Amino acid sequence: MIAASGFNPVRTGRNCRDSINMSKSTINDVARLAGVSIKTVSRVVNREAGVRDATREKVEKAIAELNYWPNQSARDLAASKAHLICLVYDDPSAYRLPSAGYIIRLQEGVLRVCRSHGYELLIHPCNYRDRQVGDELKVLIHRARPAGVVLAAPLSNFPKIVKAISATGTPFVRLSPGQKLTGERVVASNDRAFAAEMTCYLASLGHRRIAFITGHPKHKAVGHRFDGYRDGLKRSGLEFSERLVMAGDNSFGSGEAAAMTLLQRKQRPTAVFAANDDMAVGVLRVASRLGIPVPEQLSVAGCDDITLAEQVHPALTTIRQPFSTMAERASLMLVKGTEESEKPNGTVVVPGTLKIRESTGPAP
Amino acid sequence: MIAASGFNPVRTGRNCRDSINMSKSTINDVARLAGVSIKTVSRVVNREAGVRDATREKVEKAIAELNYWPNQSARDLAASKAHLICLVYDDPSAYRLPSAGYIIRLQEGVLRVCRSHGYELLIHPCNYRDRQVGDELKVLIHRARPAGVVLAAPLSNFPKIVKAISATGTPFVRLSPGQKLTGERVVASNDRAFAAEMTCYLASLGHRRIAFITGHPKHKAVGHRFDGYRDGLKRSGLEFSERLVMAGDNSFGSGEAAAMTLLQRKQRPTAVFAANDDMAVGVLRVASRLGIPVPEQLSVAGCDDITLAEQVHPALTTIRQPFSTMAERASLMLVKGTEESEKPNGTVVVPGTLKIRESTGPAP
DNA sequence: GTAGCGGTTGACAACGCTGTCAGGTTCATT
DNA sequence: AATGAACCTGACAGCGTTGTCAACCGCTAC
Repeated sequence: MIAASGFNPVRTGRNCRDSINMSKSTINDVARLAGVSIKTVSRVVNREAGVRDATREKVEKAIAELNYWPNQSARDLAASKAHLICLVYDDPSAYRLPSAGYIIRLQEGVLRVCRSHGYELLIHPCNYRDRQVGDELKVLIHRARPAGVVLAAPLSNFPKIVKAISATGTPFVRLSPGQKLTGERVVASNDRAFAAEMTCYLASLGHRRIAFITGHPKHKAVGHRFDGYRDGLKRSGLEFSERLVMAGDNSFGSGEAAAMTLLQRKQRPTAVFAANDDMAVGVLRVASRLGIPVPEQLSVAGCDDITLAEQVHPALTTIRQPFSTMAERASLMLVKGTEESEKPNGTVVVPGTLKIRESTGPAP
Repeated sequence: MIAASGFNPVRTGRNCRDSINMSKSTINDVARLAGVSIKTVSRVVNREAGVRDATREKVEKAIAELNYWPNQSARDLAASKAHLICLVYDDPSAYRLPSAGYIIRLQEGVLRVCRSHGYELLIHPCNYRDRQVGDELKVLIHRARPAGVVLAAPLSNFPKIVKAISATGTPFVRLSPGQKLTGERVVASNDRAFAAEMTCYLASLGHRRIAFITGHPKHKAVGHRFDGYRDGLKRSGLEFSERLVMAGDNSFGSGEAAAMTLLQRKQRPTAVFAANDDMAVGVLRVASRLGIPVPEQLSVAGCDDITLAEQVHPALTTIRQPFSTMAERASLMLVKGTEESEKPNGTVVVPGTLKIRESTGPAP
């Protein structure tokens, strides 16, 4: 298939005509009206090269006149692959976590690519704690035959899930996986680097006792942030101390719990950096409850820039994760990978950006 | 098509066997292995009646052995309709509104139906301010040929959008439309009723000056809540006063603005009921800034039960909108409508439920 | 013994498109 | 004027299902 990077079936420039004419005309009708063969219409529709301008115009006119749109099922059948990208992520309704924003951003990213390349997006939330999840994904892929699969974190870290998808032979890209495998496509953000950056930022404000709340142990990418925290400490000439590290599990509640412990010490930290925003907001909540003014007496920073981060008071300093861009890049690899020559493996890193808001300030 | 209400292609009870065997076997292979005709395999796969048990078992065994899954494109082509439900909603990235939770819930609802009926979900956020949106939807429908379209609010209120979908002839269901048209399918929640209920609840706490912040004028369903507010006032024997009504636009910011005005009056209201949660949270924020304790000096209530409602401090009293259930019911109408005899129009009402949390209390 | 009738099965033609390949045109080159 | 080469175009065979319809089987009813 030649398929120029263009995508959508050609339509003459003018807007869709009144399509009261919903007569689902076929390529045959167009061919007849234009006085050419089916194949030629197909060529025009797919923007294949090698059609004389005059012919193309005739065909385009006929297409517009009949309000023709190719039948996707037939196309996919003939080309033996569906114009579909499948986005697989952790089911938000399984937890009660506010991961909605994360998912929406992922979807946005994939959708951008879909729109520009004539693909459709199939979404598939699933629950990794479900025993059957591997089979479920295989079935999905067998049924839908998508051009590729984008596997979002934290699912991208579960071997059984990766294996299941891999077994189908369908191209896939992992997002923010904890560890990389060889010969595999990955899009990640630089968690370690930006966590270090945040730590340095806090240190530069004069903080000396910077606590860290770790993420869910299964979520590897979040784990890298801990490494980044240590990097940042070292780079700022600060001592690492176990006492300043609390274990969290990415949830709001675990952030609260950690803060309860940290903030009630006689010598409490002057800054708390949480591995994600949910926990950071938990810290904020506890601080408010304990009457500790933020940022005057305590600086709080998170990671991810969830919607809530902006709405909470004081607005949370955090790191904006480029989720949507990551998903976009991943989808692009998939789309290109099938249209052009199969690309080899590759890792794309999309950088996150510091969002400094109100919850951080000079050390007291 | 006979198609029992069952859906997924039959698989023998046991789990998928090791499917290293990803050989994309076709119905032909199965037929050969089982020693029957293609058509018989098709019957078994589709759970059609009239296959002898012994034959069915032979076929199921062959299916399991070859790890066969029907090709969706081929199916859709032959049956001339795709097993797809299309969910169309307002693009959250177009605004900067935190509508992610809303969308995720809608998706959840549709997905439940998809899963149980062998459909897939196609999502299509779009921007109603875009001139081309009608054509865009027509193209989508022409291309994907979904079994039906679920049109979410606030999009369900725009005539040009409804018309465009209607013109394609594809069955569709509107969610929470502002006004109903005849001969049309609708799923709505009882906005007016529950807004009245909330108002009565506040009145029952002793509040006499209950303010209301209206929603975006274009969002009709939210408009009904204003009517409900007046109903509630009347039912509680309270006088309606223009002075207690502020115009909002569904955004956090507009909630803040309204609160700034309301709460700085010498005789401020003792309760504020906002037409949605975003605005209610805005009120909470302003109250905190002005040092007005909630709920001791001021009760605040919202509508929708967005994720944030639970996380904010104090947790927001609100009304849980049954978005996910609404989407589910809508999808069900679509799926049934195409599988069974075309159902006539109908309106389904799914009730919302009061969620009383910390932000409301007895009048001071 | 035979017509008739459910119950069961298979042959075959779509479904609407793409890929392959051969055939036809056009045009510059010898 | 003949020879290619480059360019266009169309015939045709799938792609893997489902729908239609005819055929067959075994049995009951006459």
